[in-house]
Amino acid sequence: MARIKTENNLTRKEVIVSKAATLFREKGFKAASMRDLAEAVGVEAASLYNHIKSKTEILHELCFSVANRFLHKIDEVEAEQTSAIDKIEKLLRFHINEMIHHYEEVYVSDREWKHLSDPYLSNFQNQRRIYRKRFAAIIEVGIADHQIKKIDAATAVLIMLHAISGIESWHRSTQKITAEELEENMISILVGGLVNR
Amino acid sequence: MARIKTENNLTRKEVIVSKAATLFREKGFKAASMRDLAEAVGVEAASLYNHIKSKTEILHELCFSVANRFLHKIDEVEAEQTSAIDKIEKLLRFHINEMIHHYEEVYVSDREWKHLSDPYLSNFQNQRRIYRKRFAAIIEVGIADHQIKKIDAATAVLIMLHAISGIESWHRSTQKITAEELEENMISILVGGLVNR
DNA sequence: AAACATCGCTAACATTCGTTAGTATATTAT
DNA sequence: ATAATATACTAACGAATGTTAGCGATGTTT
Repeated sequence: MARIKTENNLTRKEVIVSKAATLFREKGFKAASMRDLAEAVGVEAASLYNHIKSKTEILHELCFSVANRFLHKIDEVEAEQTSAIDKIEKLLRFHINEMIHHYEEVYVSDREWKHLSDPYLSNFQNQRRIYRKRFAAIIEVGIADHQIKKIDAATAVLIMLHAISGIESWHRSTQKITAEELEENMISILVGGLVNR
Repeated sequence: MARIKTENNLTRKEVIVSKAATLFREKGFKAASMRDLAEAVGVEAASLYNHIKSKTEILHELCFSVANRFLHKIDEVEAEQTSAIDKIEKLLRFHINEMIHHYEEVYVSDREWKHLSDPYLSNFQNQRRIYRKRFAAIIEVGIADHQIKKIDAATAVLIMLHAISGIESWHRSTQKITAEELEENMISILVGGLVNR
């Protein structure tokens, strides 16, 4: 049997996690059964356990791989020598593109993390809280610079992040605008809502 | 036994549905069991069925009571003789206040409607689609009037509605700004993101 | 070729789930 | 008081769940 990689250059485990992302998005973590997943992979349910430790482990992997990408990005953006508005726009564009191109994973990470179990749960919540604080800090710099209007930074963050999760509806919509148009529209509205004028 | 009302002026069924809303929000529809609900109500699981037909019926009631409130509101707003921006602001303020004051129900209706079963599921999806189209139509009037900048109306709707669902985080936050401040901040950012200038 | 690791299968497990049946008790209406 | 209604209980059901044990076949390494 294939030892490391299948024809698609993915390990069996990666295939399982990827199919799980789709399934978890469609039905929710709790409602998606291991037998559903097995069928999607083309295998019996028990066979999944040759590759993964548990159903929850799949959720861990999804949630933390997404979280890590965002943390890495905010590291990068914070280090740049640009204006607060520039940084925010870069973060927003990253969020938008992640939501467009890694829809299933990002969506699942966003909506199903509650089903993580400790210590992963607290860990995830912490990372999330810290990420939002760092995002808010950038906004506060923008407010101090009078680039951004006087608003509650935490509220602004919460609006931005949740607004982007609306891309879910775009994915499910039948008559879509293009991804580029979507990105520009979102940036126009979201950044436009922040700037002083 | 109490025939119609308990001491709180609520029927037993209303108590059950209300406790269910809290539970469904906390754990998700699938993960919240009838035994959990029974415990919250202070009764055995089987006893719930003297008041409700099924677990799904509770979800129906929650989802459609919320949906009906929004449909009623948009009826009202559409009939007014005001500008598009005025109408949008009124709708947004209604959404915000619903999310603040009927948190559990609105949140559950928003996130758990997928677990409805047909014909209720299709029905709900239809209402939702129609509501968004009517909202988008108002935005398009604003664009035609040059009150609102040239954006994709559907995208704008999706941003507005999802942004407001972020109030969830406000509810869970420990150091909250007041509800009034939250409302004004959200309106400032969201309406500010739409208007031409 | 022998030893070993990989990986899919069948069968089964203990739990938990939503729900029903049947019964007893308390309240309201006549 | 008596009948009717509402509502709580215990017990149990069949179905679905995540997961484990054990086996056999296939591939890799020596």
